[in-house]
Amino acid sequence: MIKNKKNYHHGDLREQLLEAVRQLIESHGPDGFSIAEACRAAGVSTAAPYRHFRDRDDILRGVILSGMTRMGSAMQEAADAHPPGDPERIVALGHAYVGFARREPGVFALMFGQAGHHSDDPQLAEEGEGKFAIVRRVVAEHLGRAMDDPEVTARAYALWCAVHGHCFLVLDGKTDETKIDIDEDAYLRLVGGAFLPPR
Amino acid sequence: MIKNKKNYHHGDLREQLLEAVRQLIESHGPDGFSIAEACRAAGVSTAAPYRHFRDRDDILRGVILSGMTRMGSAMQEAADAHPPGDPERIVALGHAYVGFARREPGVFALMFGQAGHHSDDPQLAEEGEGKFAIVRRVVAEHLGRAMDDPEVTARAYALWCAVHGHCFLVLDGKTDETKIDIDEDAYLRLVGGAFLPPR
DNA sequence: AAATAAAGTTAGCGTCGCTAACTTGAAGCG
DNA sequence: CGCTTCAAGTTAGCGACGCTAACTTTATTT
Repeated sequence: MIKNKKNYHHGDLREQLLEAVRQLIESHGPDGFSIAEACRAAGVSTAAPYRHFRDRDDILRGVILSGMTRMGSAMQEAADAHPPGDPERIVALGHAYVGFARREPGVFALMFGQAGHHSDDPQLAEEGEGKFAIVRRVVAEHLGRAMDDPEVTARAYALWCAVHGHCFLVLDGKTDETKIDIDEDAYLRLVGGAFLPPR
Repeated sequence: MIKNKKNYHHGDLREQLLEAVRQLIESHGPDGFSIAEACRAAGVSTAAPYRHFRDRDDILRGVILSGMTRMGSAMQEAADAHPPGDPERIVALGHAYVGFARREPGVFALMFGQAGHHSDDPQLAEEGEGKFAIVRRVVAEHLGRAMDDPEVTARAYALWCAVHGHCFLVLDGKTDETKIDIDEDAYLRLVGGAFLPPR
């Protein structure tokens, strides 16, 4: 059952296809890829992917899911770099979030871009909840309240929105376009201070 | 030169195609439309659109542009409903922004969704700047400062991000998914108060 | 060694984006 | 008014794509 090296015919075509699609998405935009192109990159025929994925959307689902876990671990890592209660934690969390969006703009757009057919996918929904839980926990620690406190939820959500919106505006080039050119660190500290006042 | 009624062959195919595409986008998602389908809706052959648009992207550009103007006038209207300096102005502005996103989620996703090839289009860029200018003006009035004051820019940008991010999370169904179900009016007042403190 | 199942292949259907070449009909003009 | 002109449609067709069916190859199981 081990498919590590060059087992079977190809090895692990599934992962290679996902990686090929990911690269295509990053270079040609979230919808500028084709299965055929990914097949050429992986060196297989255009019918091969259907042994591993139901259809096009299923491939995208795989790319989104792997992106979610990468983003989640980046956020977790950033939070862990500072002790609980430290205001730097939220700033670091924001940097991790925006950092991922800058690093993988195509996947980021795919993850949050079009009207959510993600909601009905339990696996994606769970991964999404996990990321929000990280934010919520950091906020709860900062305020010294329970994670399910409405005040915590409201502020965590506001923080999420502020960072999330910034990511989209950055990726759309609105920050250049409108000549804003905000200092990102300053921005993250502004929103952090606005929703988590030092009490 | 008047093409009002049933002049020429079709009348105004251009507008009818844009409307057909808009409807298709709203019902099948930003990329779930095809030119062929729009042609069938408009009752013309699949080659007809190329008399009015360069290619697929040019059609989308038209849809985006009309969406931008609709959204811009909705925002302007909302702002005009309250006197300058009134804090209700920013809340109303936020409601108009989110309202458009809810009303036309497909077009909204198209306008801000994928990595910005909008930046290089001067017409789209100008329209985008115009909308941010509305926010900036309201903030400047509230703070009693000049529109190009860095403090005004920073706070207006933060407000924009907070509302913009909220829109995306709503459209992606994250608010249901994470069981947040925030009261939207309360949220808009929270961010309004956070970035525009009553001084 | 034979059977089975997984993971590839080729061939082909229908749709799509787009172009080329042709047709239609309204507008401009002597 | 008849002729020309040109914008705005048409049909026909090319190449690419998503996906399926049927076949072939290879590894595992017994």
